[in-house]
Amino acid sequence: MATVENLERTKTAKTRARKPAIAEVEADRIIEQDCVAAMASLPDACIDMVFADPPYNLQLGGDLFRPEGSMVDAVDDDWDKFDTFAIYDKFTRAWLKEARRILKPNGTLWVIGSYHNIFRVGAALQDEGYWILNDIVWRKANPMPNFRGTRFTNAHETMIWASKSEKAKYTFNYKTMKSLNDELQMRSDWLIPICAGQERIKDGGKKAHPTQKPEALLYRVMLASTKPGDVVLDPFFGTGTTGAVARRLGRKWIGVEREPRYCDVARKRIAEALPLDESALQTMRANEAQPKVPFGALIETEMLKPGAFLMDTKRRWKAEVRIDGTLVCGDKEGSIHKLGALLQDAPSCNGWTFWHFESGDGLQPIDTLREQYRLAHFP
Amino acid sequence: MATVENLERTKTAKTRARKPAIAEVEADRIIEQDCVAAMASLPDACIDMVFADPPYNLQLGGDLFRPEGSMVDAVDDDWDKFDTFAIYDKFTRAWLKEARRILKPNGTLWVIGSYHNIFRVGAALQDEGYWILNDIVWRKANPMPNFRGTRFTNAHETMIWASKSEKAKYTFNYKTMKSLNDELQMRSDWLIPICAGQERIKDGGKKAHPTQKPEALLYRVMLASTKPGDVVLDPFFGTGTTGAVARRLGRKWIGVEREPRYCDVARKRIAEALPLDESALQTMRANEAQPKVPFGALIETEMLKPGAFLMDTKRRWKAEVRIDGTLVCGDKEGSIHKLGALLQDAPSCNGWTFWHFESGDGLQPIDTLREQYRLAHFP
DNA sequence: AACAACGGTGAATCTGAGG
DNA sequence: TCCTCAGATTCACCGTTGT
Repeated sequence: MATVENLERTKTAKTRARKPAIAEVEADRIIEQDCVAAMASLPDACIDMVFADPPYNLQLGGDLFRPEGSMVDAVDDDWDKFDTFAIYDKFTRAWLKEARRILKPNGTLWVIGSYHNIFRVGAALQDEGYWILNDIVWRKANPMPNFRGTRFTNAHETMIWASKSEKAKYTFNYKTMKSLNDELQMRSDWLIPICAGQERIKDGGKKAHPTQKPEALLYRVMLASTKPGDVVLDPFFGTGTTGAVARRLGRKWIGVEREPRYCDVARKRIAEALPLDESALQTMRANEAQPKVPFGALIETEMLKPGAFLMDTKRRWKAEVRIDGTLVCGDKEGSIHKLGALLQDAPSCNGWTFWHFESGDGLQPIDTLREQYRLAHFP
Repeated sequence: MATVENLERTKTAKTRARKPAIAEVEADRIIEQDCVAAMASLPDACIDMVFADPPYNLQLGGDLFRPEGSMVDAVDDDWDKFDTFAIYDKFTRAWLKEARRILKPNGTLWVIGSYHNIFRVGAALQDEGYWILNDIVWRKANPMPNFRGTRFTNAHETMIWASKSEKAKYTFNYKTMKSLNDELQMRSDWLIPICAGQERIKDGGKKAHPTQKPEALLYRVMLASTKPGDVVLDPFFGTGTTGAVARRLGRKWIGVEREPRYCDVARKRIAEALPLDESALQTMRANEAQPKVPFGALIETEMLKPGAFLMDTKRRWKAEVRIDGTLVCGDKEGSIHKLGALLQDAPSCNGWTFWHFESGDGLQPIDTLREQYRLAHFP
């Protein structure tokens, strides 16, 4: 079926075969302008990688207070407000289209978002002709809890990594990623702390930008998908995390940012960005701590069945396992640790070694099940 | 006797009588039909939760995506990915629309997918009026490696959890989830092993279904978002994981599946899944609503005497108890909650945990008195 | 100097019953 | 529909202050 799009693609490919339409562009600068207009001012095919952190279109209700009474400092900036999904979609398609035009044929795009916007962005970029390579989950080591106990703690954000088209020969530094991950393939879920402490840029004592991303995240993104000397463009530059990391890693950068006060902060920050030292790279190794196995996981996987009975070594107490991972013994109930402490009238108790299950060889501590779980699932 | 429970039941019944929008439906059965047609045969508002694992492999059988009988030719060279997306979207909107119709007003929907389809599904469900509650990342403990080393190891899938509308009062068993996760809030990233070994259903030595989901995943989904006796519908039933887990957890189920050979496997499997005992199905008492005790009841029963003094933990404030159950501190007065908020200059305050009384063992929160009152009066 | 205790905070679509 | 009020609700990390 020879659609207009097909014809266009064929023609573009042929043109490129004759002369690679890759343009040079002035880099290491901030364009203080609206993101679509700024990208429109750049030539075709001049960018190696785009990293975009667009507005999430959060739709927050009233104020939210923590249990102890303090108020949560929410994102209420005007730049995050859109009246309808249709308007947000239009905005999204506009910047994705421009970004695709200025990307080199083998360039790639990264977008980060939350459930509020990422599905719309993902669908839009597929529609625009991008080819998704991976979706990456940024697991936050220290997310904000859900204070009202109404949902699951929102503990991650999603990034989409896409090439300009299906057949593109994009850059992926496989070995670099593998060595960064203790010689195991880098997975699609990354555990990285949120941006806080010294790294968080302050302006008059308050955070300079409500959604500053951690540099570790950009390090991994750039190390994975660009080469030294590549030009990285960030159409929602904010306080310039992308620029700072690009400079450290020897990549060129272009930032697009509308707000003058963010631009000022970014310029100062990037000027201060020191060349990369090895120790910084070491600390961002992807080594994760020994994975924690909650007692509930043994029940979900049926290593222990709800209704089973657990005992202490001397069979003094006998407790029944319930579906939610709590134990019940007479009129007392609680987690494996809590109930163990309660029954012994002790201040605390390690339930993993206190509770045992009946096996062919007599009583065995449930810790052996945790060990089995780890062996089976974390080779 | 008009207990709190009785009153509650009466009121619910009244509400239902006025708004009879909730229908009964025959459950614990497989409907051997196309998913949209099967759902169309069910009445409005009869389902408490939908779990859907829709197909996304666009290369296998283009005839999978025939929303309303519109014929689609098999995949061939003329196939264009824009057409493919359009057809997939149409299919997605069709089943999402039917699912929303048969969901009860406070029902919820779960969809699982990968980057191939989840963005389209997410955008479509937002467009259909669903309200996203969380996106949940299923982190695979043992994913398949990326053999060619061209991308990140695809180590997760994404689930979207959505209510029927923004204002819906959906079910979320917060305490159960917290228990299951060693007394920490359950996060949006779940580490669960893929379905393998004994659990993986074989048919003639080969796996019976290409995308069989682990029971542990469904276990957590159902435990989090349904109550015992709820009706769960799975429009892409496959080998019936949803049915097996529903039966085990005391939920009713309806499976929709077109392929007779999957239906046979599912029926056999579900028949073998034994329902858990009532005692094992219990969760922590904290999950249940406790009978309300007005502060004045403690004074009436002389558990606290008028004229007694209450303090916060740090003894910063000292308030006197009056006969009507109000407190007074200097020129400020009010209920235990109101005065606590007033003194702290906070928007709200839980007086039961804020105020303490002097006892032999130091300060104790008045909540312990409420606990005693409940034990004495609500056996 | 070392460690404990305490306070602040992060992209959040964050209550429910009753009048 | 809006208002009021009872009362349920938080994890990890960082920096500062106190012992």
